[in-house]
Amino acid sequence: MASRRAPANAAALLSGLNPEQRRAAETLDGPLLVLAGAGTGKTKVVTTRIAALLARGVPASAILAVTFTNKAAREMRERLLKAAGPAAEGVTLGTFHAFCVRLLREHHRLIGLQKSFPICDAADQQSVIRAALRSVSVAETSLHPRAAQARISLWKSRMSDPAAAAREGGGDQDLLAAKVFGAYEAELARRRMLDFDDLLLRSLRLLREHEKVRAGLEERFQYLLVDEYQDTNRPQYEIVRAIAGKRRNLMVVGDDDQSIYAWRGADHKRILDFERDFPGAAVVRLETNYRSNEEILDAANKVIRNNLKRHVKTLRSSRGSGAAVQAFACDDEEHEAQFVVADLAELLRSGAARPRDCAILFRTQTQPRPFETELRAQGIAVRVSGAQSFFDRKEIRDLAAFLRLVARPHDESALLRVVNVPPRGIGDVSIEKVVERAAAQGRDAAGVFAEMSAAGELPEAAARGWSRLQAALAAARAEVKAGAPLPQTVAALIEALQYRAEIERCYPENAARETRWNGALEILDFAAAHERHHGRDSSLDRFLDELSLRSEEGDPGEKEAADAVSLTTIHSAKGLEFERVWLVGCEEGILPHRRSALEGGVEEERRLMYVAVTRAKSHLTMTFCQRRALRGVYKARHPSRFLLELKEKPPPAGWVACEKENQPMEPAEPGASQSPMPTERKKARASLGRPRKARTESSTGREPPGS
DNA sequence: GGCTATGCTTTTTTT
DNA sequence: AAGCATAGCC
Repeated sequence: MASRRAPANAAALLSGLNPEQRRAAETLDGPLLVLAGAGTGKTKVVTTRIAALLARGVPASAILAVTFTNKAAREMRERLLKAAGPAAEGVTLGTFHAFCVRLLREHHRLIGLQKSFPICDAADQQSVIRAALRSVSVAETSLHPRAAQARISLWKSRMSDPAAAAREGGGDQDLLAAKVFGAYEAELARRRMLDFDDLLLRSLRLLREHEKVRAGLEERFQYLLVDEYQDTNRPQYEIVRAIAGKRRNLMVVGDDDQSIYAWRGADHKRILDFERDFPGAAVVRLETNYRSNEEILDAANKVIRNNLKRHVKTLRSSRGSGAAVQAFACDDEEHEAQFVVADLAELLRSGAARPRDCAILFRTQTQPRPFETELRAQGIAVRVSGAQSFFDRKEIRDLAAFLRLVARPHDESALLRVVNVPPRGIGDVSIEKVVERAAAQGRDAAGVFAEMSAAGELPEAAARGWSRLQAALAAARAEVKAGAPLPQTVAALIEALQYRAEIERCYPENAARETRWNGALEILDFAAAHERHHGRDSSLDRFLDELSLRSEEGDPGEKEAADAVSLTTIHSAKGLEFERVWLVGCEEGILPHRRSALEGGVEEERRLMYVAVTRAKSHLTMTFCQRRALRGVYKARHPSRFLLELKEKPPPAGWVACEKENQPMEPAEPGASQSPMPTERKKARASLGRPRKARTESSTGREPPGS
């Protein structure tokens, strides 16, 4: 393998690296696999290597780097600009999905797409699924739309089509789901939308069926880089391979212990197959951890060693001993939030930490609410990622739908969402009529609406409402065409649609009304930020893509978030690091999640725990609740088995996925070791709201916070 | 067609 | 608890 080395003028770049890191960063040509344990300086290697490429004279435009999450992309961009300076701005860096959207928009004609096809996001997907269920007469009770969606997405990420799905399907449920899959694809096609999986699949098809396009990309992108390679699914892998082509200048970075996306079709064995897929690949292992103190690393190792299916590696700490890892029992989720935020507030007050150094990590989207409330009550700046975020707020979704209609008059999902928002006389009956005819004739609903409205086939009120809506949209379209700034267009649209009145109608309470209205106005900030970011390159289409793909570039919270506490899922915290981490909800049923235990995915949950623990640099605090409100009812909860694994011994053999609600977690074999927690539980319950220290990993006599 | 009240379901993680 | 769909009234 001819591996040219970085030229001498890049030597300075490499000086801060250890020998392994350096070897990775200066192996510039040919396939390269970097097995990078958590906190081993992976991003540093990646950014240094790109800087080295630039120093060697490779144009920035010839470099493509892909990540999986927007957060990771943004982090990488920041670090890259720091390492390589403004020269790096021309590097193509983004998520797979963002890259694919751009590719498809550019070549839409070749594969028969409209130039501005709508992207079907999760909410749209629900409506498409529902329509699909209806069209094959499957009751939502026999196949839950959510379940169907998950199933279909997994099929697609494995590159199965409905026919293949039906063939391999074992049970009735599978056959049913396969049938719905077919209907779903048809409905998507009728709406001319692409869902997230399609973005990858169509891109791949484009590359396979149009050699010119593929060759063009191979020619342009001389150097490829894939972050978190263990999370790649099949279409992503194929896309990378197609672009890498014969040149094979492909660097992949990953860690099988951090594979947490199996549920969306990622196969972490792929990283172990890299050498087979790309013969002659150089392999570098990074095993020195620069991030966490020994106590944290020790906790991480104690958890992950319980996974049987893994490649054993040893992470050496370079930071030495520090604060002990702590775990606390809390009464309930409110108490948990108060406890963590009190701890946090004291640290911030005393100047021991800056907000940006702190993160609260959680497993599911139901968890962050009390924390957000408490943080805001204490006036602590917070950056929340997840379901309650900007993109998922009803107002934002409504306004986004209007904008989609401005750009794409035939976007049926958007139309159905807001055709009667605010109420303009277009009732369910009219909508039903239109949708039915549209489906029957294979046409789009907007066209049918216009036709029926003009032909007097709708109630007069509905027809009037329709033309008012169309007038508002047309005015906005004219503005866009005239090149008006995005925020101005949005503001005019809000005005024309009297959206403020709608909010006031929906939220009679003063406080809620203010919050909602302010929330709605944030889309103006988002639009402004978008224009700042993209300059003359900004367009409504791109803006909508960002909204759909939830790219956080120019997120309205960005400015304040520069110094805010992060409140984020473990999944989206991957790749990030914080001085202090509070990992909350360490309970059976949450982490590991109940569903995953049922489906035999406990090893993946353990990797999730591992990822969470290894985010912390100097302080790690874990909490769990004794009881928690589920569907409005308090249920007893039990500490996560992963907390127990932090004790010296692995869990007893026969330890089962517990969690039949309300049953205590017990080893399966009667008489095996008893649960180590009851004493602490009792103590905490007796303690009138002050958390008791449940356990301390290596006791340094540190006082529990807040006592 | 719009509004309100009542009942019913809900919980994985990301793009 | 809260959000969502349905039913029944204006």
